Amino acid sequence: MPKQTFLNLLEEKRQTIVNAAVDEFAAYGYESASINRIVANSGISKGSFYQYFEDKMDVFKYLMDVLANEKMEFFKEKRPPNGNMDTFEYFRWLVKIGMEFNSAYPRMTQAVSRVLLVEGLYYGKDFAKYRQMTTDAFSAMIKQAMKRGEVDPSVDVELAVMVMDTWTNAISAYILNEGMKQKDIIRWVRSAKTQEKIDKLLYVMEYGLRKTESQFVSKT
Amino acid sequence: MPKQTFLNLLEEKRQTIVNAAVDEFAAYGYESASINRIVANSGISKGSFYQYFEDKMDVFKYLMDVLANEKMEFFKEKRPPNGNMDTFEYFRWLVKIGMEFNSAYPRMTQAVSRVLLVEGLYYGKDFAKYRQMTTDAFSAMIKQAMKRGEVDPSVDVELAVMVMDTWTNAISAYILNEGMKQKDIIRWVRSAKTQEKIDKLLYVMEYGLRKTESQFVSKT
DNA sequence: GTACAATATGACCTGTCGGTCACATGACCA
DNA sequence: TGGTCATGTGACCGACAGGTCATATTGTAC
Repeated sequence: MPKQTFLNLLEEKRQTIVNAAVDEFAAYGYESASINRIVANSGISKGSFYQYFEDKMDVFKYLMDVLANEKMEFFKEKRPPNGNMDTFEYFRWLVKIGMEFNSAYPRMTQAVSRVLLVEGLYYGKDFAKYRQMTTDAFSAMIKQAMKRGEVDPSVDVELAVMVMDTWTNAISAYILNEGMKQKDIIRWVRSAKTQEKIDKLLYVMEYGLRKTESQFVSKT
Repeated sequence: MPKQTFLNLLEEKRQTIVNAAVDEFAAYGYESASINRIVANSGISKGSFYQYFEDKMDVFKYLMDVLANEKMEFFKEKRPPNGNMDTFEYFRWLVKIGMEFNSAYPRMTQAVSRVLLVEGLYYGKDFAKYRQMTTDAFSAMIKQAMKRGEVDPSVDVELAVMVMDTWTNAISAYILNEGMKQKDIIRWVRSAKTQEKIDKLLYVMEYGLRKTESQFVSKT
């Protein structure tokens, strides 16, 4: 948690610092991110930085919290079109709104996801909490889909969660990488072409998940 | 390329150095790997290290080349069971042999794949050549599968390659992470349970890829 | 033996890191 | 005005990085 001193700061100054930190982590990842550069780019002294944050991990966790909050707000605003969706339909909706979010906050998404997906594997304990949130949600979704008869009940839940997790991360990384090359990333994400690409990727997963085990297990 | 001095070394000494380097990159990734630790763990002086290699990147590229060669040898030895396989059957065979290889050389695989998949995204140009080899192979496979009528010809090749790439990397990471926890990794990989898990993961992809577009595109 | 080249060594270079601390500045209150 | 307390500062700390280089050791040929 940042110290009180940081929270007392004027909104504008806080934003400047957060922006500099986001840029730094997005560009260098956690290990190689430099506090010297962050303070230089945000125009504060190093002493001040350590009056605001405990240490490097403290800033980074703060960024993760900011991102998590903004993301939740974002999803709250965009309620799903209707309440009685197929689980996979709901999943597709989730992913697409997620991509909208990513393109609205591309650098922040990049900063956090880079560290979480990549270095996160090796900083396990520090980030486990954040990754757990996602996998829990996926696990609940798969179980619900089974109850509804949309997925074969013999499906290995842990495995399905891994598939969903891998898939969303891959799509997210793809959209972010390609999107960063575009002039107007939001426009690009919303374009029919990009949406179709996302759909196709999701259908590969969906079609594979819906029937896989019951169809193929016997073949082995 | 390592310098001649390194190649003149006794096999045993060379191995000691390579092992220390592999352990270092596997444990810390490229950026954070320390040459000081490598020389300490291999019992040579720092001066010697720089008589053997140009710089840090030089050792790492050497490791990648060693791995690539060993992998090719490994695949050559294990020719596929019969010549007239379905493309997906062949793909499954490839992946399984790949997992055998990974479990035979776990630390080296970990060292290289960690850097290639993770930091590789940000060191683009340095590693592009190694990643390209894989994507080219996948691209050829998909095109062949189309010719044979195993995949709908309307499938987006680039997208299918991305799917195959993501999938093999995800499976590989999963197997390696889980496998490292086992006492006997080779035995664990060969066990029926693990093989079944690999099969299921591959079937998700295969089933999704075989029919996806023709089935779903119209729905959009 | 001696001469000469190949190899080995570790102290040392410059640079950067995350983090600390004695001190300066400024705001508010008596 | 002087006192006090929150905020701001940057020189400085020890650790470690990748890389260099003068010197010492070793191997070989005569």
